[in-house]
Amino acid sequence: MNAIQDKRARILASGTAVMLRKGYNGTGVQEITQGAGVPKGSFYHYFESKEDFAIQALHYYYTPRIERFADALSAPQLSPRERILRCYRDLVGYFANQEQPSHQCFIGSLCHEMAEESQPIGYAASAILQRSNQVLADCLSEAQAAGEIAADQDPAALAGFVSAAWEGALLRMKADRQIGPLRVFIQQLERLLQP
Amino acid sequence: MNAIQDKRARILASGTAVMLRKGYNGTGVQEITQGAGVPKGSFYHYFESKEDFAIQALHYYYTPRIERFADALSAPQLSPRERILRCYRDLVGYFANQEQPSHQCFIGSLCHEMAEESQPIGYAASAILQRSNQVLADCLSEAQAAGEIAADQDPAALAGFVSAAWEGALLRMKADRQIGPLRVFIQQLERLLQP
DNA sequence: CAGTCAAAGTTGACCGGTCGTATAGTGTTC
DNA sequence: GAACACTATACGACCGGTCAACTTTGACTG
Repeated sequence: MNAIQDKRARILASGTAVMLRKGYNGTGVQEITQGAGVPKGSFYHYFESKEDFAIQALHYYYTPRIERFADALSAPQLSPRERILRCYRDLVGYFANQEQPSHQCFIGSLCHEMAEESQPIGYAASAILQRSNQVLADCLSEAQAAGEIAADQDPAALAGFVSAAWEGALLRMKADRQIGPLRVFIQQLERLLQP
Repeated sequence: MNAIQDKRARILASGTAVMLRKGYNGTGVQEITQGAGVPKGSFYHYFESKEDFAIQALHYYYTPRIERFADALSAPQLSPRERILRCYRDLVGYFANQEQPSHQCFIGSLCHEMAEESQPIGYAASAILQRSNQVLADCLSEAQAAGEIAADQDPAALAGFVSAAWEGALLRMKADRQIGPLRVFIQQLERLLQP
């Protein structure tokens, strides 16, 4: 049916939004279902537990994002290097247009809070990060083949470093409440992606 | 008196340790005082609230660490570049010696969870990050004067980028439960700190 | 078809526990 | 006996999770 998918999706959407702001432990099941406009009992019909919900939410949130990321990194009009830079510049632009720089990294906050306490959540997060990493690494590999970045760089390692630096920049933005750290990231990324 | 400082410190030590593992919202006041071996009622004698405690804990945890960081970065035997690299290599070594790579970044998890919800905590975290950044920036400045890194780099920006990348690497280590990301960080740091 | 009814889906009242916090009281010191 | 540092106890709110009872469904029946 459509209805059951709809309710499930509503719970996922509402819950993801709240957890994004308040973290895992700061978010109650009641608050999630209230925001979704469904009875509390339904939550445990669609999800085994709050932990299970978090894992589903991770996939719900990141699957389309990684897809878009992969698309943007395979656009053929630009060189691989330019595609990567444009991706991150667009992201920075998105945050720059918010009056209050917020709405930070879902996976980052979930990892910090739960990766240690809950192995299943840690696994799920790790898998998503790895997928995202792979997408970036592929593009870096292409850039390398095109002679746009140093030949002695390991694309996978470089991808991991760039992702980590981006995560860190987002965190810093959240603390400082300004996008300065993101601009610094772009500036250093341009430098990093050079022959 | 010594006793009051002692109890306060015990609460800070216990609470910091627990919050490091379980996050802010995942840690109860009861658990903190229990771990410190003091009655629960005492907590609110020494701290205004849980939020206030978190801010004090931030200072308690990072003041000595930043001091040690600054010391290590001003050791005169090594060149500035080598001092920075040694610092991070030592940190990686510390994590490598743990059987279970954990015990991650206190400020990182606190920021992710609370910087948005609680402005006071966000301010405190931001201030500490800035202090730590300044220490690194000073050393980078010195390295630049010695011709060890590119002359057109802005030391403060580079310091911010390096710290952010380190934060991100720690997060990634937590998710993956292995120190690979830290090794990648070192490798890229060596590359970054070049003329 | 209309009627039936067991299975499947859905839900709100409720559980034991823990949360952060307030405060009345204890014991101590001058 | 006033002023103080300290703490036992209690509070209402909310937590994640359970479950008996309700509603809906659809295959089967006569």
